[in-house]
Amino acid sequence: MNPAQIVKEEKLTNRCTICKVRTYSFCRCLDDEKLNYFSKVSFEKNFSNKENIFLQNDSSTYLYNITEGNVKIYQLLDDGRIQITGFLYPGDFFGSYKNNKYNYCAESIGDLKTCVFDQKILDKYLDENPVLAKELLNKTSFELTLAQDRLTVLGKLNALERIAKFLLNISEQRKRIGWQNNPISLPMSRQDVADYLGLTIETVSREFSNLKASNVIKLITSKQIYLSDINMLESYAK
Amino acid sequence: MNPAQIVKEEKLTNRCTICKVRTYSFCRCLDDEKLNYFSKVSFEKNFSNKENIFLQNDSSTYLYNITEGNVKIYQLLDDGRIQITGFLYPGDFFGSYKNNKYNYCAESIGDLKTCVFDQKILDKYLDENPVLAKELLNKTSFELTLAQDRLTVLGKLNALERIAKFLLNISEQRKRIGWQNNPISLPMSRQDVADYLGLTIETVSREFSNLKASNVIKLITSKQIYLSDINMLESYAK
DNA sequence: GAATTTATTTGATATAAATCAATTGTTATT
DNA sequence: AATAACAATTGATTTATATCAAATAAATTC
Repeated sequence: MNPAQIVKEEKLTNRCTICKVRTYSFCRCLDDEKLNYFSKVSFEKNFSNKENIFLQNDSSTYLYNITEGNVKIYQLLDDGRIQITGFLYPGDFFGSYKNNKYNYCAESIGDLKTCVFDQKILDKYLDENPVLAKELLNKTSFELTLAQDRLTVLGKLNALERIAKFLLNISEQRKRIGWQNNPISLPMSRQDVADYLGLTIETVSREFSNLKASNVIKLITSKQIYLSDINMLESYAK
Repeated sequence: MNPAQIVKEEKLTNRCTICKVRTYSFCRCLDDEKLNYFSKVSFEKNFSNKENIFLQNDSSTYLYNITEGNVKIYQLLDDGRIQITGFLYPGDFFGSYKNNKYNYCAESIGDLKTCVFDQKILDKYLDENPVLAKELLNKTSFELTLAQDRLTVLGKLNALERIAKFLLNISEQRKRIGWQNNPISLPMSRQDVADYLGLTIETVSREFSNLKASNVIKLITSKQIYLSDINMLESYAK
């Protein structure tokens, strides 16, 4: 190894080089050199279980990228009703890339590691790196299609159909980021599932019990679920 | 006026120069010269009432921008259930900017004029014009926040609250593009409203009647609605 | 490891909205 | 203008899911 190589390798040693979500995060479109710069305009921030990352209507400053753990994003109504609009996974980003207000609250589920970007810096960086702007656009468009699919779930599916779709979605999401897709583990509580699916905790629990009784799923623990009959689940989920 | 000016003006005469939605379309970020080029890589396409623009799962080739009229986008379940995921207005775009499959069906409401972009050309153009990529990102992010808000509507609001929010949203949308925001006109049918709000036509009709009876709204015609008591509507809508 | 707290499941009942059914109002056609 | 076709409203009844209530199960603390 010659001295030039050593210098170069030193320069490119940063937390991105060992980042586990690099292959499916929006930053994947950047080469080593650009990523090295990018790592310096962002910083790491970690959270423990159930910490508020930000609240709805807080003035927004940051965009967060999940490197480890899960996040739930939700909206609150003035009377305390809650709607969880998303469960986020490693490689997902959240917050706002525009100086404005956050449109939802964000809370960690379990231990969480994030990469944080200041909007202003990010915005400036996008001007010089259209490939990154396109990647963000890609990911945002994909999020939009997921949200549209969920609109159909909340608008038209009954309780059984919602649960079936939910379980399959989790399985797919895990597959997407290279995790075991059966059995699946649900990082969130039953109440969270209910608040995500527009149901009550009792209805969610009952539907799990029904699926268990008809041997479509098997509850290893209440949060570890084996999908015994995926075909049946798919027929329920439409 | 010298000859050079005349030539330049000739060159820059295209349908964009007389476009009515230019100030709030994603192309607003382009200067005259770039817009002139942009007008040449897109084409106009018009539709009459209730025409299918494309169907869900069609392989996607185009991105559409509305210059006049309205569009409804919706998802179909295999048993015929329908969920309208959006009513679109002049300046909104729909379709897909990525070569993939459309995630929803799109249908014209009334006479419709659109500007159509081939994805491949658009995609290439984005590489050279980060400002356009950013503008698309902006608009897509905004659409995502609207979809999230609608998730809360479908997941947590009751029928009265949904209708109230719907009426206010229409009013806001009209304001956003410089139209009269009271009274409002609903371009879509009651059935469409129902399919948008996850309700039945009967429930929608009943809630309109209730709001009318309590003097919160006034039905000029069944599709022309005067919002008599906006404060009350806002208190219903949360 | 027993005691306490919290989460989940199960049961009984109530209710908002769906469904079924008929009527009225509006728009289009001859 | 009368008729037909379609859209919207109103009424009666049913039903899926919420609510209220209690019992297990799991996790946490002492």
